[in-house]
Amino acid sequence: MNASDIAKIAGVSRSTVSRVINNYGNVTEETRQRVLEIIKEYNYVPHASAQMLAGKKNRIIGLFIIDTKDDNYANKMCTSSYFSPFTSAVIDAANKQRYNVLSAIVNEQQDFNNVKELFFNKTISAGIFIGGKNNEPAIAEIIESGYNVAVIEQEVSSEQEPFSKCIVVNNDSFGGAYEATKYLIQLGHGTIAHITGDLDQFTAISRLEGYKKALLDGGVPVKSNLIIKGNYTEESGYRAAKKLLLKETPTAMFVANDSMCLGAIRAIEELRLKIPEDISLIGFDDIEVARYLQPALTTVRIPLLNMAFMATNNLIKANEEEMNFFANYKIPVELVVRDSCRKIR
Amino acid sequence: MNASDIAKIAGVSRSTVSRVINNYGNVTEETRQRVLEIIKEYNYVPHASAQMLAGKKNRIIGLFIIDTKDDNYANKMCTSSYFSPFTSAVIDAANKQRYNVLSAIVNEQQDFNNVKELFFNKTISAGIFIGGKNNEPAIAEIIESGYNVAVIEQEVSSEQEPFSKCIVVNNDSFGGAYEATKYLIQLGHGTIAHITGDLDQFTAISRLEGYKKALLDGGVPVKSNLIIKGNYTEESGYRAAKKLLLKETPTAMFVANDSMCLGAIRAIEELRLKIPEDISLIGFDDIEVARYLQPALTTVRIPLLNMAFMATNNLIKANEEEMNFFANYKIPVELVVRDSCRKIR
DNA sequence: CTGAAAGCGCTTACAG
DNA sequence: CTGAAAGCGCTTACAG
Repeated sequence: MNASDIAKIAGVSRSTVSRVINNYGNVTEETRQRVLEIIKEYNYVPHASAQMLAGKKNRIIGLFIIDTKDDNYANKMCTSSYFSPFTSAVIDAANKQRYNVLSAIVNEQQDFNNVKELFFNKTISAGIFIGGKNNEPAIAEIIESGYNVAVIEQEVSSEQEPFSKCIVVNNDSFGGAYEATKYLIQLGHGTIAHITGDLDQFTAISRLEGYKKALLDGGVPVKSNLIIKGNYTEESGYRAAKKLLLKETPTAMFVANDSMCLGAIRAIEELRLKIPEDISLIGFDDIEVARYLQPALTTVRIPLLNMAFMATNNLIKANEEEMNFFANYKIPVELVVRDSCRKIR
Repeated sequence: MNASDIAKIAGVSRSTVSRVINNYGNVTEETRQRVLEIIKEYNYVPHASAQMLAGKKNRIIGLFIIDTKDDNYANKMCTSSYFSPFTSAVIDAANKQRYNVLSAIVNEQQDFNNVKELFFNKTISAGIFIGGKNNEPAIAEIIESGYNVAVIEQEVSSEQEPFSKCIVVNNDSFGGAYEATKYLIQLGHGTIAHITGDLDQFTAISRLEGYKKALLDGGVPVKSNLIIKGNYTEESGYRAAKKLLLKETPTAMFVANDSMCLGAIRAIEELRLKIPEDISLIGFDDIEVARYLQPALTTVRIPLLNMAFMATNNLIKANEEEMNFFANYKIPVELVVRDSCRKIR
């Protein structure tokens, strides 16, 4: 059953069938109704590939979760409570505009080949990237080829070709880290350690900077032996905390994300330390488990849903208008005070 | 840049270009190499829609998460720690076979229209449905139209047209519920309540049956006032537990999933009861937070990753071989004993 | 308002 | 082993 069949049955030309399907004005109401009825009766649905080939815009966007960690988990994304709400929010926002989303996970550099192919072979017309490093060449290549792209949590400026044509949505990592650290200082802490995220990533750098700035502003000296590198995974949080606490005795710890907090908590427990009595702990993200921990974790909430909506809606808009505009959003974050930090002195 | 351009540059016909792209045998090694080089040089990628239209199979499968609850959450799936690992496992399995996955969320009945369109307009060639009710008419219609479908956690038998042509993957809900309840009985509990899942769903019915059977086999009477209906959401777990505990005093509770446990725990705490001292609690699923709860939740682990692999791989196989076969897998589950149940007497 | 025709970019018999 | 041609199912100027 194709357009010709419908045309024949309705006694019109394929052109007319096409017109009613695309809701064009130049068809008499009468023939429009007749054609519509027959379409319904025969359950006819136009072939998407044929439509695309003949010039219709495609309504599929890609969502690419970049998770290239070294740690050896069987299945990476599933360990990440972080990406999941973002994904569903993107799907939600897209579906509302009659778009669909095709998602893929990039674990290794070579997975970018699949991603590029999806753009170049026109399966998708636009894409969102989350979690990548700045200036990823594969992404640059895609933008250069003229496709609409939104990147989440990457540092990109409008002067930076080809990223001057892309939508970027970030949370205020610097501000969040600043608030978190300031909160700790206000609680009376003078020895505040920091476990960083993957320092190849913009967010990790910003959080480190926010931490340092708050210390400076609060008159607390920045000590490099209190700053330990992690890479955002739970395991790295465990190792970093272990390493740190074997040598130093901070009264508080600002950890660059909640997943690493989970690992840090394990380390803290193994060392027979108590939260918050012996050490105050503050995270970043506010993943689902944070509120269920004992004590409930104080953390910085990222409005992931907002970010997903901003990215998706802007991307679709760019796609509809067939233009590549630059837009840079910094979404505010929020300190969520729970029970993992105590006042000292 | 299209196949004709490449052909011209390489001094061959479009047919030949097509042959090398599709890796057919009948091309001299020499011309194959030449064409391949030019393809690479000009960064040519065949247009997917054109390929499909001309007869190539498409390599996109759909993943549809059916979450039609009445509860009013802004964003449903993101509340569900259950679907997320499944999703990423499907993507993983698909990508390994060079397939991509397009996912959508079905919150209302009318969302099935979008799903049907994706099949009928050939955007996808096969699809996985998770979380739906038995005999969903929209799914039946899709199968009837000849598309490959896998359903997860639905009760479907090979005698049931049109589901006799679909792949079904279930966990052993009955067995898991039986084990959980038996475990409670062995611990000495004689008054064991049950909060059911959404009884429109196969899993909820099976878990209820498993619970009853274990009671019967254990010589513990089944009392209807100890069985309260929930619908798998956290909120329903809260309400059900509250309602139950205001009237009855069970020493243990088997809850049909972990999300409802979260709600039940809130209710239990509000009533100033202690887990496991006053009441033992056992869940189902083993979602990520389960192990972080205080006390850590004893629950029945569902091998979601295995299920995702089974469904995806079978579906792709069916799609490649262009046949609709019936397959019914029941994946075993595993009781994970943690700290939320105590021995009595 | 409507139809005939060209064209989108491929693949695949068919013929050689 | 290779090419010319038909065809996949649409949309969209173009002409009327």
